[in-house]
Amino acid sequence: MADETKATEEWGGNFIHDFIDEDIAPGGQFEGKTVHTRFPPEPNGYLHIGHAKALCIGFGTAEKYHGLCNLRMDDTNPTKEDVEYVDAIKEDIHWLGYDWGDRFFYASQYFEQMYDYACELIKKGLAYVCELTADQVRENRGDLITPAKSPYRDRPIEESLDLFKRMRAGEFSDGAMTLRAKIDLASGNFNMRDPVIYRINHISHHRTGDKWCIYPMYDFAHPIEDAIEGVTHSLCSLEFEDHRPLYDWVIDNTSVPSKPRQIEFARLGITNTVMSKRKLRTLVEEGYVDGWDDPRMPTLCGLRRRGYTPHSIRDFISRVGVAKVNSTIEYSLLEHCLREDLNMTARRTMAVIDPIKLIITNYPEDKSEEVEVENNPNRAEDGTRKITFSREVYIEREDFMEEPARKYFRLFPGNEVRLKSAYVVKCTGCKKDESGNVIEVYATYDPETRGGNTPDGRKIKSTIHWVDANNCKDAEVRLYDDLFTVPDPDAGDKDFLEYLNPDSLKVMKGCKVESSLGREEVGSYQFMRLGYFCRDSKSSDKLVFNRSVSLKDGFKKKK
RNA sequence: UGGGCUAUCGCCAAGCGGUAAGGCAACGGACUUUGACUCCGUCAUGCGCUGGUUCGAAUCCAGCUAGCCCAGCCA
Repeated sequence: MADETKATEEWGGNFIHDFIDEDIAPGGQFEGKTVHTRFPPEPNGYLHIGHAKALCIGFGTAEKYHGLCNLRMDDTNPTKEDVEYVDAIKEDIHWLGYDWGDRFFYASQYFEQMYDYACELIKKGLAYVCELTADQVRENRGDLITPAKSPYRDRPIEESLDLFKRMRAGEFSDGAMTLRAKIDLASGNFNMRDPVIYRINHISHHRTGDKWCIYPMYDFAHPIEDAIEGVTHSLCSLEFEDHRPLYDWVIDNTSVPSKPRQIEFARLGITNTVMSKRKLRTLVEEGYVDGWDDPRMPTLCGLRRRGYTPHSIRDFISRVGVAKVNSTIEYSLLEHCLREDLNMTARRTMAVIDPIKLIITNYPEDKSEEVEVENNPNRAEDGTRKITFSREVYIEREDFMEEPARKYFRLFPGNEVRLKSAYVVKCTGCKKDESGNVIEVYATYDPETRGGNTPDGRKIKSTIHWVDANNCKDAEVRLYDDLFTVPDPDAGDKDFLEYLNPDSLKVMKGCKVESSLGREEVGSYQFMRLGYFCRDSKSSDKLVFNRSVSLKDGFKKKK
């Protein structure tokens, strides 16, 4: 699988690659250097499809330029992070088919160096210890036209240095003071109004334990991490555009070993779902879904459990493109990518989700015969298999209508249909219960049409799937729909939970599947005419299938 | 109100002064033992608006308008 996904997706050029082309061209900033990127998740949640875009840009760019891409856990804030996420993140990245080689890092492994760079800033008069509380900092930040203030700005260098050392030593309580970069209190860019670069936080870090009680802020730490690792291009999302001046400031004012270039791109949005970590967490913690890997979740583990393939996701990302416009991609594009992938690879089988019995009244009661079915009509090399046929088969309830709707050409009294690869049958009627529900359908078969062929050349408009009632397995099938009923659940006036789709999960019990489908099955299948399915990875005790995506349905459209 | 960014078809997106690629969606039609797939065809005299420069502008200039991001000791 990994090998298959290694295939390089087509990366049409994008503006980032244009910049890189300039940078590595003669006279460029990185002439003669290896292009080096990084993917820096904070280990405080699971990766979702939005991260897949950043992943593909980071690793994909490195691949394109025969460069390198590091994986780095951006763990500078211990209050939010946990080791639990580290392994899950690695697994998801490997699943997508990317590899960071031996370049797996933690931001926290650079804490000592960061501390030294901070001291360097203090010594240069470019940072100072500020004793304003968080509230006071806020009050003194000024506004759009008034500059910020800090009474500690001109604290002597020696004093700041001493205080900073004592901050590290644990002499002060959380929030008592911070280290601030001395930049420009009047800047129109608030990130430059003497940003806090170190805060005190007496809390155990998942990697460094209690060694530190001061932690660097993202804006100070990130450029240093990049520079230490020799990253040439630090690719991130648009909201960090305002931070770039600060990123460059840190690089320019410390003696870091290299000068990376930050380039920002638009995040990925998808219709009918939410992407923020906070909202996804709410869905999980308040039980609206079955966990981070619920098949309706946009998380990579959710998509995986749903049956999405790594290739389909990478294809999706490459089709979406890279630009700087905020965009929301329609879910249908993702579905298209999955269908296209699975259409070529998925073995065809037959399953009936909402079964009703079809009795072939002129077929001998004790008889059973084998018919041959192709495994994938689009790939003859996948061969065929034999399945049994007998007097009673299950068909889909909706494949029979006592009184056919307009343009309905499946089973209705007097009409002929073909049972896939078996026989042509003619509907003769049905049986109903007291309430008028159809409980059995009757038909006669034409013995001349074995295999579904019509020696007389007559056209059979419809071919339907079926399962031998005397030789099949029971299964549960889960059908999914959009998690939210509106394209943008974040946009309305109401809380996003108000837009949850109550019908996003339909559990179908009592389904009948071809006997060849066992519990050992892995991978994706096409249940003919129903869609692509995979076994649910969380249900090992019974046969449970998740519908990954339905097939397109031209009939529904006509209705 | 200060700073930053963006605006090309319903959704994405190429385009980089020479007369609007492509994908998804949609809609026709052909084919079909999956109403799938595949295949053909349709889908921007138009590039946020208004002026200007030019033989020629989506591309250059000016002025508007709209949307997104920023005042965490989050990342």
